[in-house]
Amino acid sequence: MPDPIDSRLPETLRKLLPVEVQTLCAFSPCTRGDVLFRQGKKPARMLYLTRGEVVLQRVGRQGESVVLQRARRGFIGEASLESARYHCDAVVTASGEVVAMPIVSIRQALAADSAFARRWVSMLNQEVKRLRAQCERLSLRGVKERLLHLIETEGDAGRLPLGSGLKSMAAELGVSHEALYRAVAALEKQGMLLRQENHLILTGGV
Amino acid sequence: MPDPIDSRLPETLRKLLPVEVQTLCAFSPCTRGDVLFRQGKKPARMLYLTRGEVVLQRVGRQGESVVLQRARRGFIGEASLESARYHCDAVVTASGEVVAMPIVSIRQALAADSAFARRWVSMLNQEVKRLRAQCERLSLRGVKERLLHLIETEGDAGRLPLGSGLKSMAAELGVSHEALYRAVAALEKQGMLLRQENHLILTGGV
DNA sequence: CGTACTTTTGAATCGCATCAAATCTGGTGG
DNA sequence: CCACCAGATTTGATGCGATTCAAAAGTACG
Repeated sequence: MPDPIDSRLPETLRKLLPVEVQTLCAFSPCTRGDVLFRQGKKPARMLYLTRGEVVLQRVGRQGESVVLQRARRGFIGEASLESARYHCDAVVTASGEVVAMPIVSIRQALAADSAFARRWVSMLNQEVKRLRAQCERLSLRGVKERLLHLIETEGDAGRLPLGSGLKSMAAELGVSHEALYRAVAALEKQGMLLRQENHLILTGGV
Repeated sequence: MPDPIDSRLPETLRKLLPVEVQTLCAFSPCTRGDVLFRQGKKPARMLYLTRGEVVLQRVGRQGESVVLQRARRGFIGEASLESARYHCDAVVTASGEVVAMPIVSIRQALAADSAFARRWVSMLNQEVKRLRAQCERLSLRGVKERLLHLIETEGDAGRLPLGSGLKSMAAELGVSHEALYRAVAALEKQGMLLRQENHLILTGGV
């Protein structure tokens, strides 16, 4: 008898993954500072973040770390499905939990289960869209515009959860944290923004 | 008897697409200024650029156009596979040629042909990687760093074709064209960069 | 040959990075 | 419980680099 499917498995994975992969899912907690994988390492397991916050980053040649993505939920480094090596680091910035599953089993399932392949394509399409939006955001001039764009595109009806504080968000926006703090303060003074319970809330404003 | 496969079909598509989709490919020239599709329109055909240059852009609320991507070869807006609407405009910036195929046939092929689905996933993975690289690039401070990063990641052994000039590249890098011209000039003076035959060439340099 | 565009250079201005320092916060161990 | 520490938050001052506006020169194309 195969392993029973863990009842903690999030809805998304339940709908996405075929049963035989679901039974292979393993849960593990992750704490702030953990490194889920490192650039150059060989991927063995596909990771899905259910709680907490993870940052994908790469170190430039001057040793500065560039944030590629900040994830609060979803697959971490989906491209590792076919990559021989990770091309960035994954660092936990807020404690939470990850689901791990063998990459091999996903590859097999993609080949054998066409409905699953279709769902996987759909997931990748969403990822492409999100990344295009992030590129658009990073092309904007001015911290305020980037922040508003972030809340509009990633938020839910103008509400954006803050994860592990504004500082990590600043890195994702490609600005210094000081600049972001000032932008938030200015927008609050303008009445366009509200800070409540670890959320940024967009108000109609002036 | 089905249509014969057009001999102009590029190698990439020949390897990617199943034969029944290849026979449905239609070629059409595109000239500078053409709009391949517009934000909000319903996607009917999947487009693949073989020659020329196309820019995917979205207009901000102040009417400024933000470049999401600049393509010289490859699918234009793959995400339209599942989208009800395009979420950006596609404008031709350098005359060339596009291959068009019905989206419906691709969807059908994805469902019926698991090997094709696997290749499609592979293509999307590459796209995700490229977009992550672009995000990384846009996070870099300074025009020079962004330019060097572009040549390193998108170029071929330090050689990057210039498509339709530096101006469109400036938009992709998220900087003003003046700043890019100055950066190129400075890097040339430093001996790190060379301009030849519509190419930017990275030299070991000082 | 004229038109439209890119390329190039100059000058003024502004926003953000950077450095610095003070305050606040949550969490730890005594 | 309190002292303490590491990190986040906040505010200030300064300088650099990019944007912006402007204008001239080069270039492709009909």
